Amino acid sequence: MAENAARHHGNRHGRSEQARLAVLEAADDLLVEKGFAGLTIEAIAASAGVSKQTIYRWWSTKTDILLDAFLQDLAEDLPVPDHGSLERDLRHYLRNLAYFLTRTDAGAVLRALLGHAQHDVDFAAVLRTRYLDEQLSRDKLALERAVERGELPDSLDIAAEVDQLVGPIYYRALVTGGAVDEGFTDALVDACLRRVS
Amino acid sequence: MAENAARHHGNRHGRSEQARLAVLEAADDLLVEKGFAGLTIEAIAASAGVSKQTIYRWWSTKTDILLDAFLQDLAEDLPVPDHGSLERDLRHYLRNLAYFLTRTDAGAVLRALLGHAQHDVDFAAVLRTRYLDEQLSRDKLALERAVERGELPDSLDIAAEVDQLVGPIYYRALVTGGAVDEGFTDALVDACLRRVS
Amino acid sequence: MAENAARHHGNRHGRSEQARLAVLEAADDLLVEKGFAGLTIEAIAASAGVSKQTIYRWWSTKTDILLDAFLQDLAEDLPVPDHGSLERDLRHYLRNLAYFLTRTDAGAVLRALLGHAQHDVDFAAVLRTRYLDEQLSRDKLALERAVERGELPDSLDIAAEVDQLVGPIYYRALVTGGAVDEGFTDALVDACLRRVS
Amino acid sequence: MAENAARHHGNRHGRSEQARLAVLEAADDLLVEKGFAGLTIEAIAASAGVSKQTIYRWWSTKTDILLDAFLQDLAEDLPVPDHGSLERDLRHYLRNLAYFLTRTDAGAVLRALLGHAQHDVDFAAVLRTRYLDEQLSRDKLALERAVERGELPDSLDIAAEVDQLVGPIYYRALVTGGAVDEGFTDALVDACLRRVS
DNA sequence: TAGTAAACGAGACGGTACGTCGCGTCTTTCG
DNA sequence: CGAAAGACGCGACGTACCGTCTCGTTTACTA
Repeated sequence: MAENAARHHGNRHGRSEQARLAVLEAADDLLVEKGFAGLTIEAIAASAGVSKQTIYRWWSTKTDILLDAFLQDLAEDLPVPDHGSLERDLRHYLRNLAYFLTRTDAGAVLRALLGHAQHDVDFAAVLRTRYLDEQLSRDKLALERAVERGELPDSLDIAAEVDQLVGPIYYRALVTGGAVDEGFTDALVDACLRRVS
Repeated sequence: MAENAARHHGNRHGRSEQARLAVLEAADDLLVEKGFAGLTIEAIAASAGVSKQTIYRWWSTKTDILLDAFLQDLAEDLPVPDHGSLERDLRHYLRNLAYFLTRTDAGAVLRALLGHAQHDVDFAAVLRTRYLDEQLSRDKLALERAVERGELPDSLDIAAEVDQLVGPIYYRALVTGGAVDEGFTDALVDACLRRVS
Repeated sequence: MAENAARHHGNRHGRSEQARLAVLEAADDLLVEKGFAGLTIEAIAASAGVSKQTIYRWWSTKTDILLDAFLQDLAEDLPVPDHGSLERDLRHYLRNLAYFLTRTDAGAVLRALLGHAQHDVDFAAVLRTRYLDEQLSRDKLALERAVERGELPDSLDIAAEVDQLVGPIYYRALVTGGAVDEGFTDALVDACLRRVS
Repeated sequence: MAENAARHHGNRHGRSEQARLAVLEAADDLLVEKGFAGLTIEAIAASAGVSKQTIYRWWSTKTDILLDAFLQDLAEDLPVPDHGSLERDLRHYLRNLAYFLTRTDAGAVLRALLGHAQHDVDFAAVLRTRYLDEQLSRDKLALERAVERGELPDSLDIAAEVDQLVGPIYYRALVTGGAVDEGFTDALVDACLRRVS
């Protein structure tokens, strides 16, 4: 089947899934291989075996492609654990987040996208809509569950707490480049628990 | 005599200070006017009344220029207040930092540079050497003074504390785009004081 | 239909004839206007309303363009008259040649190309292949016809005769800059006839 | 003396002969090594160990330098033999001229200069004044002597005869690139003698 | 069982900016 | 005061990608 499937050359109704996936994969590969600055739409097209026009038909910028590629890769997400214990949930979640941000390929792509968002406000908005908002919800989840369970008071400013939990992690990942180990994330959890209890 | 020196067109010993300053100023202006992506070396040269070759003689990339321009602008620095009181020092310092990062032109340039550092590890290293390290020292200063005064124990992990103090500020500025008001920074100080005392 | 075809912006099968002609015409015009040294590919592109890349796609140097332009202009050629009389043929042909070389725009382009060939052996070879060889055939034609008619012996060294006929004309045009009038060309014909008869 | 003379760095009284010769020699060498197009004033300065300004103080263009270099090399000139016999004089002279033009380094430089003169009328005038006029006198010499001796009539159009004698040689050297051997130059002499006698 | 229309590959096009090279000018310092 | 050194403004070079535009081809739905 795959053998004689040969090339796809158009379809009256709807786009070629084959082309779409080839582009996303090529974008990912080339980002790793050449870096963000060395990533060109022309190269993506060539490497994906796709014409430039096909890319421009469906995406408008290279960061648009990268965002799609990133979200595609994000199938294996950041599951928010639910141990019924705020401490264990947070500890587990922050460790995962730190690992994701600093150690995985997808994390590298996210850092690149956040970097680009610093000098493109339109893209910053898109990134928020398509990824960050959802991620923020996940960040809050452990605390929200604790409130529901009555473990924490309704009056808690969850947003502020989340910023103090994850902020230092992003700071090290994006700014100082310092290590983000379990000692560090556990300390963040400890500090949080002392604040809220 | 110095007055009618007119234009400087090169001499045997060293570069033209006039050209240097014109480039840095033009880079600053154009970054604000056109944004990072719209900032070209060609435009900087034209706007500074300087030839491209003169730029390439002294800088290698546009971020190189921007970093110089940023450091030049940083004369009016972030003075670290010394009230003799840890609380007042921190409260003051964080407010200044937040204002600098989110409200000033220099802060915008810094965010752009941090953004670029996300996809250029070489530049990230340069940025650290030429700016961030020094900034980190400033960040630590208030706590270090408190230790010297005996207000805080020697055993304090100052680096970790600093990350928890400034991390959330950078996080909001670089990632969520959320407001960084005095209520937020004061809460960070409160949390810090509770941790260390 | 052909009327409203409007602008051509590239297509799958080959180059834009419109762009090709615009380049050749612009090259011709600019050579006359600015001279050889003042002729730049950038100016040709601008004047032809064509991008530089389009020029570089099809030509490698400005002399390459000029040679094409010259050959294009050469539609109205140097017809070799055939009066059935060697004397009348030669007299007519040499007058035409002298006029062409010293008085016409195309002649000026040819002198420029010959000039460039003096310090570019590769181009000299190209010039021979694409123009001079054919021109040499034309130069020989009148004598060859006379041989065919039996007017001249088979043993005649036509190449040597041609060099003595046209050589002095090129010499004056290219080296001394002296006038090449009819008295001069007629004298060349007379001398030739005396030699061969 | 030569030992401790070291470098010359300015002179209160007139220009440096050392610099002048170094420039001319470097120009010659580089023309051979890199060709006319690859010959730059910057390279000449570097290769001669001379500053650009020194070159510009004394010459205006690179062809100006080359012309000086050419005339300097022309010490060993084209002596016009005087055997007391027109035939022997001409035969000898044309052979020398052909050899000079097509086989010597100085001939190559002359061809380059003639090439440049095709697209620079100002330089063409300079070349005539500083070299060609003198050369034309030499070309005429053998015939003039024959007239003086009474061997040829006063009424002879010497200029026209010279063009027919040397024209074909320049034509082959500059245009067709054909060989210019003794058979060819001797034939030219034969034809001339038949015309004038 | 054609026709037909969307999506495709290919790739030429007008552009913009790149980073480099050489030009000719200028200034400073040395001898 | 000539010469070395070398920075400067300038302009063209040739290249890389940009995003747009045909132009045939492939394919799956529709008539």
